[in-house]
Amino acid sequence: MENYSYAPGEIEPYWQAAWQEKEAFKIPNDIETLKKKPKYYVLGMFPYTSGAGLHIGHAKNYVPTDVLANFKRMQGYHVMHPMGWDAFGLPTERTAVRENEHPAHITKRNTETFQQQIQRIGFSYDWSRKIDTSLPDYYKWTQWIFLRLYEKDLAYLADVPVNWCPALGTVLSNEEVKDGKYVETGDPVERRLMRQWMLKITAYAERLLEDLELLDWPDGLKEMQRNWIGKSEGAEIAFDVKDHDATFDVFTTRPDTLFGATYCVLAPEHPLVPQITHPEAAPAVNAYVNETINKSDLQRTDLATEKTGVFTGTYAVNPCNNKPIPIWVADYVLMTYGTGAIMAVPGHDERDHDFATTFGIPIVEVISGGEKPIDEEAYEGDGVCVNSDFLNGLQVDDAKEKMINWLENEMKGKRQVQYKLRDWLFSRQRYWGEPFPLVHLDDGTIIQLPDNQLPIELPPIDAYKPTEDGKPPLARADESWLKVKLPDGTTATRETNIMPQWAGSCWYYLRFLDAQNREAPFDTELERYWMPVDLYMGGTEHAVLHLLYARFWHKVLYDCGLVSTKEPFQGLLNQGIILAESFQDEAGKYYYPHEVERDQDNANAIPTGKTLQVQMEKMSKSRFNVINSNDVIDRYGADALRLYLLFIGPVTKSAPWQDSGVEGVYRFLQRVWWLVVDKKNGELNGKLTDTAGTTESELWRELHNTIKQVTEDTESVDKMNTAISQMMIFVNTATQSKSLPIETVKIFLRLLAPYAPHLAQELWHRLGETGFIAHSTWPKHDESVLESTTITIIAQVNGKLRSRLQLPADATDKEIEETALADERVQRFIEGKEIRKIIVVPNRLINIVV
RNA sequence: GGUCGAGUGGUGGAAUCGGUAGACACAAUGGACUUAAAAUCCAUCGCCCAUACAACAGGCGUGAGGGUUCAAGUCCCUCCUCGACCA
Repeated sequence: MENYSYAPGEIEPYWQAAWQEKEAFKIPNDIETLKKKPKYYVLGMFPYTSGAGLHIGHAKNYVPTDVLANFKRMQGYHVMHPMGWDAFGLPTERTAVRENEHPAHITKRNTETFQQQIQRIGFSYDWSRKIDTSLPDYYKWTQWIFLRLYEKDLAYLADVPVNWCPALGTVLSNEEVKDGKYVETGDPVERRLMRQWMLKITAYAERLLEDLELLDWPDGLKEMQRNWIGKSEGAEIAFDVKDHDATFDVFTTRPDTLFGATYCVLAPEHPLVPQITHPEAAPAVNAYVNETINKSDLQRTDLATEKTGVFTGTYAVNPCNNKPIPIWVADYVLMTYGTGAIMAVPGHDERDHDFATTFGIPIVEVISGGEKPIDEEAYEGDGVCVNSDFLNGLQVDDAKEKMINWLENEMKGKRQVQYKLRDWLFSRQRYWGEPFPLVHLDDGTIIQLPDNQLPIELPPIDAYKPTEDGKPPLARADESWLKVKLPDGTTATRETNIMPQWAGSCWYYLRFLDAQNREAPFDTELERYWMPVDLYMGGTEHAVLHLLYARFWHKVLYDCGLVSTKEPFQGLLNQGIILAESFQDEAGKYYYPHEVERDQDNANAIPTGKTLQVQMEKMSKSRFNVINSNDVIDRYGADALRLYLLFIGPVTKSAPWQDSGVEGVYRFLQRVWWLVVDKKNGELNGKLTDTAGTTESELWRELHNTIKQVTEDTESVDKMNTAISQMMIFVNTATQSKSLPIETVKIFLRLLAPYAPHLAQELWHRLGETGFIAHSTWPKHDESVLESTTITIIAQVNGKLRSRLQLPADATDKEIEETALADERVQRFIEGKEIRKIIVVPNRLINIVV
């Protein structure tokens, strides 16, 4: 017997080919055409195209954005919904070294795999806008934008302590280093002073902070950005050094505690240290400085570690009372934060208290209110000033103001705002990234190359590692690349650092708007039409850095008059991550599921019988628990994969992958199929009728209820899981219905189309429609259909549910009351008792208090 | 250590302007269909009462304890656990 079941393996490739052939999702680039409709820009963070290919976690990001894109398109918007590849980066370079191939080949192979996998999921991307950040067509404009930053003095060279990884021969950013090791390979990392390109993101700190107000982002995420920027307000205070002609500034958020400052600390790198150290203390100080220089900031400032330091033998003068206080050198003060020097108030700062206790420095209470004696514990809270001369009796906030005013009058200090945000270390000693469009003259002058010489393409080199004398890989390039003849005849040498991986992703959302433009990074009119991005979706791992860097570049472009919005991403959501079971033995080694034997309570490794720990963890290649999207599609089809990734829970929540859950949505799709297709002959289901949808009034009402809920839930993005629940309820009702008006089914298919585009399209076609369902309009519900003539009122006695009452919808409070009191079940509980109060909630319930 | 978020059946999760807790699924169990299996369909599915069975009625129940309220998963306080970020 023929089998006419739902066969995603046949219909999905068919319609994907049809969409591609007819360019169903091509977005017009003509501004006049665009202006006829409103716009919606929905963007999923583009993937870094590693060799591992696409896994379910990526899909969890891209499915909701695609559903939203389909939904908005049906609602009559021009929808910008593009995809591309973040293709420069170290992992590709390492693969290239390992396989002895050019990184461009590895990149091409990886991006082709990604595209093939993504296309199988049936997303409605406009592929003509595809971006690859490692192609000269694209990075030409990354270089071009860098020159705009350079022209605005936002790029500069500096000798900075960097994380140098000897094994990789490169500098790493702070976030790539944890516990002195490179997070991806575990290679040790050391501190080293190097000449590096920096971007002056600190110049934008205040705007990056303030403009968060303009954004519809989750509060938690805004808070993370605020913390990262780390604004603090206080004072900069000048301390004279006793018996030296020297002064140093400290930054403090607590000028109110100046009278309690009993010592000062200079960071080991502070330039004043060698100058002011007393000759007798010099050997100890030198030894200490040399010892701390290799520690990371985290090691130095960790509260848990014991404080270390040495006395310089020299004193500073406390400006408010002219008392001499000792100057120490200690590594818990960082040169990179504030001025590299602090005034220490052990009475009211925990770290200073630890330090003072360790070294026997006096502790003075200047704010009262602490629970324990000041010798035992620092008091950092609010209170009243004591032992503080002209501040005595003032509250902390008033005392701060008064002290700052006093310092300013006495010319001993000033009001100051400080940010934790550091300038952005913007160069890497690698190969696979954007070359800088800059050249160096022999005398050290740096010259920017003119725009018309862009792109500066990557030269071929013999090995992707630094030169023997420690120069970046690009220094291996041939003289013909390395040396540049300037118009005036002089020869210059190219910059051999490259830009970090973040660079390309700082502006890709703009290139999508006009990806083929050869004259400019993008057309300004198109930019004005499309920007800002209405919804940007990606993982929390990018909550701080990528978003901060991209916002920074965007603001620079705004200042250059190149973009029209202050902020790039108006709306933003972080999708939850997909978890999966992973198996680990005591040594920490991971096992693939097929290497594991399981019963209810235990898991054992098949070859050795070792007991394994079973845990739910983020899906990742290194944990051996990745599920490949292609495998799921082979078994259940793309529509089931899409639906399951949404049905698993709210979009923003993390959830564990369960194969059986996919079966559930697959069964649902099968039931949808049987609504239209006859099981016996594959023709149209005999229950389908040409009658008006209203003939099946119960079904018609459920349909309108479904339209309403699916519309609301889809709009919210986060609640797409309950949109699917409601569609399941509708299909259950429709399956049981004796007849099925075609009108009703078609309306339902339009609701389903953004979620399961292939199935919806196939059934749409079978019902005689010739166009794409993706191009049809989104249904609207009729509120009057939902209005019911009877309602169910809950009857409670003392807040406990006792009965359900069927009443006309227009029943008055009095009628409800009478019905409830007459109800047999209610009576059982009020019999013989005094009724003290009756509460009626319209359309919902009645509560009788006895 | 700090800040923020979250704890609901065997599982994923529904329900928060305070008003029917457990929608929709998964798993499980029983049944129908089948030579058999798969698929499909039907039924049951928080705990107690309930160790003859079933139904009805009833009691309890949203991490723990307390509070506000006619009414608390939802609001307030204390605590516990987990997660994210920061240090």
